[in-house]
Amino acid sequence: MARSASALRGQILESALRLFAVHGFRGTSLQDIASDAGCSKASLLYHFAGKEAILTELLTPARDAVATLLGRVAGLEGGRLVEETVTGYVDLALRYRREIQLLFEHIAEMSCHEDLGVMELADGLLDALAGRSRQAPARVAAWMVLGAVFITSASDEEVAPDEVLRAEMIRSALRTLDHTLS
Amino acid sequence: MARSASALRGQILESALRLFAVHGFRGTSLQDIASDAGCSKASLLYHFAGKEAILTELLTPARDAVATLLGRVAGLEGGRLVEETVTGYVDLALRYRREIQLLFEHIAEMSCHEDLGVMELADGLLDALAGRSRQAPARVAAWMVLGAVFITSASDEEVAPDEVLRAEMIRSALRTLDHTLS
DNA sequence: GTCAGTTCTGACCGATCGGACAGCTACGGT
DNA sequence: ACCGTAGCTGTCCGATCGGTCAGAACTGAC
Repeated sequence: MARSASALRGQILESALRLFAVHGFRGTSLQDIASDAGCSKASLLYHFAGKEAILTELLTPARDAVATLLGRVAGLEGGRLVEETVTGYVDLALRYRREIQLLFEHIAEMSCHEDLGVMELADGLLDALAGRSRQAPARVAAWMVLGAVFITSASDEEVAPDEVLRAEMIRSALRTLDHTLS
Repeated sequence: MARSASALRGQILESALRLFAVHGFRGTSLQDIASDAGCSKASLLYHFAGKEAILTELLTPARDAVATLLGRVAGLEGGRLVEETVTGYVDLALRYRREIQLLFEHIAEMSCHEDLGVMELADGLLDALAGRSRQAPARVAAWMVLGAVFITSASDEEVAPDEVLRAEMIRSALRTLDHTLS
């Protein structure tokens, strides 16, 4: 039976996001997604141009959110820049846990593949976390915060409730960057 | 021509390690490895029981090194415990860059798959980094250091020479853990 | 030279992958 | 009642995957 509008579309995206996050992009077949979403594989390819299109649609909101964050901190500098970037990044990482997990995995899998500026966004985030500094210590610490927040928010083990996790991640990240909340 | 002893074996392992690190385990086919190593796919399966066996043999040294590190810091506590664990982990991460990269990716891909205590080793590392503490702040910071060192050492971008990278990673990690070198 | 044993390979296999396509069903406009 | 269109599916396809196997090619001992 034909469901109303794109009810199935949302279900497909949800199933794909969950399965991609658990088994990875390559480790999840279109049949897996179809079975989970309760439809046929052919239905997937009616709603989406292909497997890559599903991935793109899943990653777009998170990517746009990061781009928005970068735009918001573009005019800042010094302490405010670092604080806003860290809190913004932690918030995004927690809100888009699985999407960011996917994004990093996707970078590892398809390194040479162009992804509409994913690497540029990571570079921008790195720059802001480093407080626009080009010095090695700041750059290394920024890299570490980038990975730390990612891994911690993506880990499914419940080390702490989200509010506690958020607060501690922000505090730890600022310590890593040798910066204390003003 | 039949090469002496296991000359080809080493070449296969080297090719597999490099390709796995770039394209991932699932993203690398046996044919890819064979072509890179300059032999036939059937040769791979003469030297190794299967694709999984290659991965296992690649990961074993790094896994054993982590186990050795955990044994070395097992008797320590307090400041010494954290310092030794951090420096040891950073050293291992830099020495086994690609292997640890693989290990994390492997965890993400085959989460439910038993891997001879990989999760136990990660837990042990986490425990030591947290200074055996069970408090949320210490646990979160330990998670962040775990991910930070991994991402930073696995990133192929040369943010800094290895010696500088090592020193800065250790200093930043200790800051993250709210701990300064005594 | 002969022969046993190791190393290596081409050809092949079943399974699974992403995707294409014709056609079925339900529904809203006329 | 008719029909166009959107939603959906069964079926098929070529490509590629990991893995098997019989046998060629080479090596060292005798």
